[in-house]
Amino acid sequence: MKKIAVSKKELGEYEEVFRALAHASRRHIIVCLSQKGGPMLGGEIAEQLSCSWPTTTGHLHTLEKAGLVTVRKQGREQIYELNRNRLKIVETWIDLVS
Amino acid sequence: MKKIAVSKKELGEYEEVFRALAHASRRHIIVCLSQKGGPMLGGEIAEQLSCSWPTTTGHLHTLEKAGLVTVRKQGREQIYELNRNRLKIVETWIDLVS
DNA sequence: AGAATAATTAGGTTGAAGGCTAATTATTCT
DNA sequence: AGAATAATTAGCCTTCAACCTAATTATTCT
Repeated sequence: MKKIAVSKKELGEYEEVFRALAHASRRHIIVCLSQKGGPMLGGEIAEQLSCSWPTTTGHLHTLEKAGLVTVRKQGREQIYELNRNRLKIVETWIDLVS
Repeated sequence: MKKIAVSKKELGEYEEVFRALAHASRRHIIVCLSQKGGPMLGGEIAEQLSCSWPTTTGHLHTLEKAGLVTVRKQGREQIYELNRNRLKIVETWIDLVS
């Protein structure tokens, strides 16, 4: 059988997103943002997790790099928002193999 | 804000499946099985990956534990099949946060 | 029986991910 | 200015995932 080609998309976008979603804390952040239905402050998110604030920061950073959340700074606070659109890449992949 | 509860489902099923899908080789195995549209032998799958056979075996084992593929043995060959049904758990989670 | 084939197990290495505490930065409040 | 707050950075440790080669098992073929 011929080798099945790996698309460029697979090498980049899918990788980031699926890796980001591989950790329970990061999925939980997304659940929180979703349930909240609007922006959340960093501290508000950190409260929801059972790990230290620096660890939370790390997870948020991972999610941001994957494009799953957006951040904007307001004074000394960081305002996070869920990027629901980016979650579609998961659906796209699932459709590809379903 | 009150802590958002973590469902039992999150602790178990989602974890296994999302972790399994976090690796490009494992996603590629699923893509192969999907494109093939039917069962594949272990060696046939190993051919498609750019890692050694033992490594492939490991990935297949991970996918099996996550319930994403099923295996049956026939003589000295292992026959793998995609469990499309199990992929629905991803859709379920996406729906939860969309 | 012996060779070949399909796949796993064993054993070990390496790098990255996840976690923590302590220290630091940036901003706001009094 | 000084205290308090929000969050990050720095530094370090530990665990685990991914990978390889070599050896072994199980089955089939001649």
